[in-house]
Amino acid sequence: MDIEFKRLQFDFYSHNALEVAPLLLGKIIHCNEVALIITETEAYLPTDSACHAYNGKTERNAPMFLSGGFLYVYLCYGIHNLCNIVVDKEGVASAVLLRAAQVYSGSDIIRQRRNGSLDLVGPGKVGQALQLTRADSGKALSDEIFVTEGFTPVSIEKAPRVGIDYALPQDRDAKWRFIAKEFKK
DNA sequence: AGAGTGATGTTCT
DNA sequence: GAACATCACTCTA
Repeated sequence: MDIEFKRLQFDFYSHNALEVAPLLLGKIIHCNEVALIITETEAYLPTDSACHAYNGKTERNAPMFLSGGFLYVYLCYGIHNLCNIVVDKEGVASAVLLRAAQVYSGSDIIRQRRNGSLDLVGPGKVGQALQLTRADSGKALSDEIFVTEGFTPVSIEKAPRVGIDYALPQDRDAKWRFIAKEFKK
């Protein structure tokens, strides 16, 4: 458990969301005293009617237009803080949503934040475990919040994204959700 | 175990 | 004023 993982460089995030989203599986996000293994991600692209930035820049989605390696956090359904990592080049409104994770360290703290539960399948739960809020949106990854190498997925499943019925059919059906079920030792 | 639903508040029309 | 990249709980079986 005392393995030292190398921190990802900004270059890692500078590519298309469809490339970066699967690569984030098995990586470890360190934030607010806890560390989580990323197990499920979704890609959002500028040409994608499910993307918050599809209709142009607003105050909320402005971080998505930044260069890769920034955070985009927003409030969903009035309750949940959903955490995205901005990817691709500056001006390309693109991000990867963290949809599920496993606890790597800090389980006691996560239990406190999550009312005893360590289940982190669902983006609202991930945001709660990381204790990220809208106030963190637009921040760059830093010494406080960062992602390191981690584990290699045994396999990666693709599936349509969740909760985007409002999108055009071709975007709604695109398999831009990436899931890792187990990792190599 | 599956379906239904209230909570909760910002954002954009 | 409607919609929203959800969750946890209840109810019915």
